Amino acid sequence: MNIKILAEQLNLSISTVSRALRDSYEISEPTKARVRAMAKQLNYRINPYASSLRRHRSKTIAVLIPEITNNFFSQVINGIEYIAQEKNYHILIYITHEDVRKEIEFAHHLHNGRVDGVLMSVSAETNNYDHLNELMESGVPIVFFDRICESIETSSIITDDFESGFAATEHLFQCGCRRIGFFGLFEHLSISRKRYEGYLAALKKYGINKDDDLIVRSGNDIAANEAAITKVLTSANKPDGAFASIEKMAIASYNVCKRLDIDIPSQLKLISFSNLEISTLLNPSLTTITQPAYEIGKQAAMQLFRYLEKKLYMNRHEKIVLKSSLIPRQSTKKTHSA
Amino acid sequence: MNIKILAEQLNLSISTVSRALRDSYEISEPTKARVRAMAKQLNYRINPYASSLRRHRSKTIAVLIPEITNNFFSQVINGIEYIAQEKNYHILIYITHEDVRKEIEFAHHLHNGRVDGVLMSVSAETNNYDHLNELMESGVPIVFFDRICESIETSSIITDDFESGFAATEHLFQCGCRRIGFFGLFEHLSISRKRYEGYLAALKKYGINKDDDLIVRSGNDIAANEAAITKVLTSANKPDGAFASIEKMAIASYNVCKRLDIDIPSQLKLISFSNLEISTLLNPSLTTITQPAYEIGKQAAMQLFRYLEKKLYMNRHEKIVLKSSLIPRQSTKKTHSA
DNA sequence: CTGTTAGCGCATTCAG
DNA sequence: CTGAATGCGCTAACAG
Repeated sequence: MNIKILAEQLNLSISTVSRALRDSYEISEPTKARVRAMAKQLNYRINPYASSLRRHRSKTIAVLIPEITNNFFSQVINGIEYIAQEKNYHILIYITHEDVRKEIEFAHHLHNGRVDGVLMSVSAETNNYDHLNELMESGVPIVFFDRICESIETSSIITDDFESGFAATEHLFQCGCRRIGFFGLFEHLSISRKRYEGYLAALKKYGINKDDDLIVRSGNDIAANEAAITKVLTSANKPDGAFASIEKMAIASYNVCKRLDIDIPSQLKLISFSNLEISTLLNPSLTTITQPAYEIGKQAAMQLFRYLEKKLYMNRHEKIVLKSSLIPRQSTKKTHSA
Repeated sequence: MNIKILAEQLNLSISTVSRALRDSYEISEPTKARVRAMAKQLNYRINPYASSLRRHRSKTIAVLIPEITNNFFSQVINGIEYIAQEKNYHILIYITHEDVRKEIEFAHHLHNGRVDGVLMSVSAETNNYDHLNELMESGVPIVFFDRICESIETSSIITDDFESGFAATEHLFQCGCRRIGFFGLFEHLSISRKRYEGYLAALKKYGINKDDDLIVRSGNDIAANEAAITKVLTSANKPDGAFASIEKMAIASYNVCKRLDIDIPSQLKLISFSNLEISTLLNPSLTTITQPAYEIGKQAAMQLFRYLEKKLYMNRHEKIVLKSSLIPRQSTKKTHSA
């Protein structure tokens, strides 16, 4: 089944049929109707590979993320999918598992025209962005979300990381904490650095000195993370509050507290970044900061389509900053920066 | 940049280069090395669309799921991705949002050769499978997982739904419950029916009569689900235990209990299907049944590749049944059917 | 072991 | 408004 057979059945030329199918203005309405009817009857579908080969565009975008079993990223995908469906685009998923080598491999692969554009959040290990620069230079637009790459000149969607880091720390202070731990990712990630800077700013505002013994940086190894947290929580100068700036560390902290029989919140106040919608529901003693993940996905996809539709040229770029919400343990929702 | 330019640079014919790139046995090692070196130097990549057009295969599979912001499905995708990466395949994601019309639209679309095979879980609304039968007949193999379609003759990966439904209900009985509610999906879904049958069998074993007033079927509307659960939990003959056979209903039950100030587990014992790894961690009063989602994804993908690699013909099919785990509120893990 | 040739199915010039 | 002809980039007979 191909366009040739369809054209023969209709006693029309291939080109006429092709134009009719793409609803070209050059074709009369009756002809279009005939073509559509016959196409339907014969169950004809345009071959996407032939079409893409000819048109040099794939109607496909790639989504590159560090992990998928994470409510934040799956909500983002949901948002992306909403826009992609609207635009009749297809979504290819690539998961790096926080492995730079995989990220590089995917980036290199995508030079081949398989996708028209890329939406991504960089892996925690990544600190050299050559592979992404090359991809951009080869004409594939990239839009970053959340874990962005500041040295690459392109659009990105982020949340108010500094402000929410500040708000989280301030919240702990207002709950009476004076020794506040920070559990986060490596500082070369922009989100980590900014949340950390917010944390530092809040400490400063309330006249608390930073104590490096209360800082834990997450690696990929969960056991190692838990060991590092355990060390902090069992030290002589242990914290009375902690800010887990990524969900992975929140879960690790929770595990450690359980093992050490430390009660949250009476012995340790914990506040964490989390998009696990039901976490506060299941355990109201957790205070969380939630990012508008679905909206982030939508905005990122919309921005990418601006590039694809040439409404925005690749040498122009925009940073879009969305607001996170702080959900205190009373479960009353409020936007911290509203 | 294309294979022609590459061939010219090498003073070789296009076909020799093409063969060298695919590591054909017909090409000498030195030539292959030269080709690879030049390809690397010139940053050449095979155009996947030209290749797919010519070879009539896309090296791409589609994953069709009802929702993605759900730990079960995202873990499944993780498993699928693991196998796909091993096989150098690409993954297109389609989310039906439990909408049959979207499912039909996707299925029709995929007749066009965009993918070599499909992995899917049917939407809750689906009760006519023509669109899937047509897709199979057009030569695209489908492997179902979890929400399978029993009337289509193809392979599928499921869990021991009857047994886990039985175990869940028995667990409630052993905890002292005598009026046990069942909160599930529509019965036309095989997983729902089997879990329900397990529930009924357990009631029978312990001489408890089924009470239709304790049965709630979930729709897509969360508010309506919560209203139905509220009605049951506030009736004169309210249950002392409940089995939520899908996570959505577990969350709804939890919400309702909170609103009604019903304590779990002292006033209502709740057991639920859930792949939210940290749910028992966050709230040890929940007993959960966890499906091996990652393994389901891997098995499903492996089975699909058996079709794609012609190790299994499409008229042959296998049902693979994996075991779920019952995690009681003590958090001691055990496989209920081990 | 390598080259020549003929399409895969479609979109788009260009010519009417 | 429609048709003929060309080629997107690659693979696979077939031929040597």
